[in-house]
Amino acid sequence: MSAPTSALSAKAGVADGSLYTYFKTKDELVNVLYLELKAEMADAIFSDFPRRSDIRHKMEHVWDRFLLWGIKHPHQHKVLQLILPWTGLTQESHKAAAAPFLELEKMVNDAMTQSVFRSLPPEFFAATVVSLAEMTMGFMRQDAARAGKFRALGFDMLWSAIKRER
Amino acid sequence: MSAPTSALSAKAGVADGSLYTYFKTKDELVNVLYLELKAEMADAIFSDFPRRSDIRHKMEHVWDRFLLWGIKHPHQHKVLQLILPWTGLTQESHKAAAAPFLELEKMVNDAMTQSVFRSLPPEFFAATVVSLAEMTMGFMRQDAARAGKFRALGFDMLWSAIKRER
Amino acid sequence: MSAPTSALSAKAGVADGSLYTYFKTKDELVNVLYLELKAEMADAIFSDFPRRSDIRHKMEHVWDRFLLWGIKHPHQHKVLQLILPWTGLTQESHKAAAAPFLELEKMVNDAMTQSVFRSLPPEFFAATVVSLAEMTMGFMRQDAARAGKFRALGFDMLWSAIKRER
Amino acid sequence: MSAPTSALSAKAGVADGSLYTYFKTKDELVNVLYLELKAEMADAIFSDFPRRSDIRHKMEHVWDRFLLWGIKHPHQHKVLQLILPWTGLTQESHKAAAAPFLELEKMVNDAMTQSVFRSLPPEFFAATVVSLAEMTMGFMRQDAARAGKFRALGFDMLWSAIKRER
DNA sequence: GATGAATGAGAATTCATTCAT
DNA sequence: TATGAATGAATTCTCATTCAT
Repeated sequence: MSAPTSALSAKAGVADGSLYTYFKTKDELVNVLYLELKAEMADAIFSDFPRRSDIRHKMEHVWDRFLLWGIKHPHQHKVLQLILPWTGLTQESHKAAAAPFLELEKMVNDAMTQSVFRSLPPEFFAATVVSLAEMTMGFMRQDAARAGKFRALGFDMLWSAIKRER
Repeated sequence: MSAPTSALSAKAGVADGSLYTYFKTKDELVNVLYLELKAEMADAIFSDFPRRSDIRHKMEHVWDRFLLWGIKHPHQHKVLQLILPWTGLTQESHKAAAAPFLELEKMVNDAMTQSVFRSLPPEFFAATVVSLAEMTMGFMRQDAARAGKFRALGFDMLWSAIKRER
Repeated sequence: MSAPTSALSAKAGVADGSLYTYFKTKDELVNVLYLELKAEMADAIFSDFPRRSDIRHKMEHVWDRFLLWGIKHPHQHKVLQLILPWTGLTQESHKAAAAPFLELEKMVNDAMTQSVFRSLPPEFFAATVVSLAEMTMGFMRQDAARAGKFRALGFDMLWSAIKRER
Repeated sequence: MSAPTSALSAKAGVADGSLYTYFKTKDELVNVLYLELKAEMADAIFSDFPRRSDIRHKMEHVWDRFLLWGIKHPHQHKVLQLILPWTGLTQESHKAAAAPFLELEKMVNDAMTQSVFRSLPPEFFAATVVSLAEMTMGFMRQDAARAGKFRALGFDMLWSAIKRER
C-alpha cells in the first residue's frame, strides 16, 4: 500500500518498532487513526455551529466547514480517503466515527419530519452529502482559482437534491 | 495493493508469467483493464438509448443502466473502483475512457443551453452523476430488498440537483 | 545473463522456439557460438599469414590481425569475452577452439627450440599473448586516436616478454 | 548473474531481506564489496613493502604479494573477477579502488623518468601488470605443483616487458 | 517503555524451455 | 520443421512484524 509502517513511524517521529508498542497490528493503528481524523473533522465542522440559524444556514455551515477542512488539511483528508476503502476497518470503528455527527443526524431527522427535507434513510442522506462534498473538493483542489465557485455550485446542487419540492 | 499479479493471473486462469506475454508491466495491464471496463460500462449504458425521448427519460436511462451494470457486475465494478485511485493511470487512459461518453456530454451541453439543466462545467456535471451513482450503488448492494427504492431516490435527488429551478 | 535467448533468436532472425530446433539447450548454443567466433577470429588472423617472413614479423602479423579483428568486430569480440568466463563451456569446446591455432603453436615451439623465444609451456605462452592483446584492445577502443600507439606499445612489450634475452 | 542476492545473504549468514538493511540495491552492495576487496588486496600487497630496496625488488614484491593473495584467497579473487565486468560499477568506485595504489603509481613514474622502465601511460602500465598477473594466477591455480615456476616465469616476462632495453 | 536491526513472506518481473499448431 | 504463446522457477526488492538491547 502507499503507506508503509516505516513511513508512518517516521511521520510520527518515533522508531519503526515503537508503533507496535502502541498498536498490536497495522490494522489496529489504521482504525485508531481513522477515528482520530473523523473526530478532528467533526471538531472543525461543529465549532461555531449556528444553532440558532435556520436549517439552510446550518447545512451550509456544515458544507463550508467540511470543504474548508479538506482544503486546509489536504494531507489528513487524503489519508482519510486512503483509509476508507481499507477492508480492515471494523464495524465498531465505523460506528464510533459516526458518533460525533449525532447532532447533525438529529437536525436532519427533524428537517425531514417537518417536510423541509426530502424523506430519506439517514445514512443515505449522509452519504449523499459526503459524496457530493468529496467530489466538489476534488475540483476545488485542482482549480484553486474557482474554488469558491465550486463550493457554491456544489452546495446549490446539494440543497436542491435534499430539500423537499414544493 | 489488494491485487497481486499472481491473483490476477490466477483469476484469468493463466500462469504467473503469462500476464507479461500480453502486458509489459502491471501498470500497463491496469490501464488496459480500466479502458475495457469503462467500455463495457458504456456499452451497457448506451444500448437501447432512447434517443427520441425527452431529456429526463434519457438521463433516467443512463442512471438506471449505470446502476444496473454495477449491480449485475459487482466484480467488474469493484475492480473499477479499485483502479480509479491508482496513480499509474495515464492521462491518455483517462481521455480514452471518456470517449464513449461523448454523446452524453453533448446531450448535457444542449440541455444546459436550453436552460433545462443548471449551468455547470461539464466535468463537474459528470462527476456529480458518477458520485451519486456510486453512492447509491453501495446502498443497493448492501440492502438488495430496497434496491429499487434507492435507485429511485437517487435519481430524484440527482434530477433535483441538476435541473434548472423555475 | 546479459544475453537472453529471446535476444539471440531475434538477432538470428528466427522465432524464439526455433533455437531449440537446432540446439537442445542454451549451453549447447553458446558452445557452438564460441567455436564459430574463434574460427572467424582464426580466419582473420591467418589470412595472408607471412609464412616466409621471420618469426618477429609473423608474431607481429598475428598481433596486428588479432587486434584489428577485435576492433573491427567489437560486437563479436564482446560476445566472445562474455562467453569466456561462462562455466558451461565444455572441455571439448576449448580443445576444438584451439585447433585452428595449431600452426601458430608449432611456430612458437620451433622458436623456443631455436632459442629465439623464452622457453615456456605453450598454453602459458598463448595466454600471455591473449591477455596482453585483450588489455591493449581495451585501450584502443577507449582512445581511438592513440589506437595505433597502443598497438605498437603492446607489441613491443609482448616481444620483450617472450623473446629470449641475449 | 551467477550471484543471486539469496546466495549472497546465505553466504553472509543473514536473511534474504537483511542485505537491504545495509544496502539500498544490489548494485550498491556490489560497489561496496568491490572497494573492500580491492582494499584487502592493497593491504596484502603493501604490507612489508621493501621501501629501501631497488625497483626490481619492489616490483617483485608487488607481483609476489598479488599472486599470493589471489592464491590464498581464491574466493575473494574470484568474486573480484566476477565484479569487474559488472556494468553497475560506478566511476567513483573505480577511482576509490585505485587510491590505495597511489604509492605504486609514483614509484613507477619515477622509474620511467629515470629510464629504468619503458615510457608508458600509467594506466597502460598498471593494466599490463594486472593482466599478466591474472593470467599467471590462473595457471598457478590449475597446476599447484608448478605454481612457483609460473610465478617466476610470469615475473620474468613482466620485467622484460616493462624495463627499458639497454 | 522505546529502539531499530533483522527477519522472511510476498510482490513484480525475467527468461530458459515446452508444446500445440 | 518452424513457430511463438504460454509456462513457472528464479530473481530483485518491499514491508509488516519481532526481539535483543
